Amino acid sequence: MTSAGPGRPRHQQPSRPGATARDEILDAAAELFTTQGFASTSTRSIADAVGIRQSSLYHHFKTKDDILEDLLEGTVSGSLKFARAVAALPADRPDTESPAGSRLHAVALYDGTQLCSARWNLGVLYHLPEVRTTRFARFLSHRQELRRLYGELGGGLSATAAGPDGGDFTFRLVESLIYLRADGAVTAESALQAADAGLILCGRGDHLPAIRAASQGLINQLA
Amino acid sequence: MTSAGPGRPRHQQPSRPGATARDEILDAAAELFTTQGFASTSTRSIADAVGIRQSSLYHHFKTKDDILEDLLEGTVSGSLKFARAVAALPADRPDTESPAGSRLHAVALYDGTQLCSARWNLGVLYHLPEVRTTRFARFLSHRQELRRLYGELGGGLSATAAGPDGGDFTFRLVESLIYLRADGAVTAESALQAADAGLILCGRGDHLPAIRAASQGLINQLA
DNA sequence: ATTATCTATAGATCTATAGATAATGC
DNA sequence: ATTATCTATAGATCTATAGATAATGC
Repeated sequence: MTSAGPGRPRHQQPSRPGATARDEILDAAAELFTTQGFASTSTRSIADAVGIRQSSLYHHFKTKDDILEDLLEGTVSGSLKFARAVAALPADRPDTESPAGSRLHAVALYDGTQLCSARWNLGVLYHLPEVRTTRFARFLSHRQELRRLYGELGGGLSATAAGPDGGDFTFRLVESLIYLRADGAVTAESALQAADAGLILCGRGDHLPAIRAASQGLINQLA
Repeated sequence: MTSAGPGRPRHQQPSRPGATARDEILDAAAELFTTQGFASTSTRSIADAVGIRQSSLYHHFKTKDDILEDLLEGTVSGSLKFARAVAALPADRPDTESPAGSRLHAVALYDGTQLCSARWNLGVLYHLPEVRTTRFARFLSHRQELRRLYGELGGGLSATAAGPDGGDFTFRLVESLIYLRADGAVTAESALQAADAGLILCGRGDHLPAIRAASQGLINQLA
């Protein structure tokens, strides 16, 4: 699986998925960060898990923070790309039947499914105090943009404008899948249930079947 | 404020709230854990923030983990006590008008208000991988019991039993206040909005004004 | 020449314990 | 005698860098 490449051979053979040594490091770090914590995971333990020497990590990453940044970015980039594509769709043509809320539902379902099914539950690291620093500004701003898109897609859905922000509630419900997963309570329906709940809070509960169908259509078309 | 007690005088004067040195240590640790992270906060920096020597911490706490456990327990004990009291109330007498869902709303509002207004946002530490260990089993089981009580109070509220578990969604929405707060987005209405949203997901949105009133009554009576 | 590994290590921590010291209360 | 602090330190880390070594590709 691993392309050997030049350089001295390793002490041990790789046992990680990933085409490159860099990918193996990311996978090992993801496992350790999510199970032991970021600050509690030493660069030595990452290297041990990969089967290389501790100092060899620094050929692939400048610092330990850089490893975390790569992992965090990977958890948001796919959903952000999808949400941008959905938000950029032209207004529905009159002949297409896309009930209001389908776009928000599609983003929530796509994002939630990714949070539930990614190889490691890296979302548990989102709110680490260490991550809330300028060092991770890029990741934070991408996640912020995703949240803003939820709000935009949920905007003006409910007839009763006085209520809470349905788009943001949907974002929060989808994010809570991270912690459902950490508790081992995610099922095959969890992401769909979170997306549905978000739409109910947007006042669109009466149209859920049609919204679900259109949402799945958007995912099939754009993902 | 601080009772001096016996022992050699401190190098510096205390500047922390708290009647005892132990309380000052807890307050300083809470600030540092929530702003720098648990593993990233050294016992030395806690001691510095209190104005004592690093080793003096160990007179009050056996280990650094013990400090965290005390703090975590403090974030859940109040809400758990309130939820137990609400759940233990006798069934409504016929002459009292307590709309279904009022008890769940009261627990959500009480718990959410505490999460939003506690001096430090310690909830961000709930899902640390380090906390998900037997070392913190006591805290985890208390939080689990609180979650179970949400589920119990939300049970059978919705007429359409096929939907998702409204009680657990309410728990998740209230928990999401932690992250709203971490993003600096909590307002005076946030906790009430989360409780309301939970009740909407329980299918009780049509009765919110009456539920809100009864919920506040329960809080006034039991808190 | 470039790439990827290695050995070795600098320099800075970190947690927790041992035992001295000073103040109070009995 | 008890309590709360202190000084000093053991012993175990930890991150990152310097520079050697081996393999490949030009």
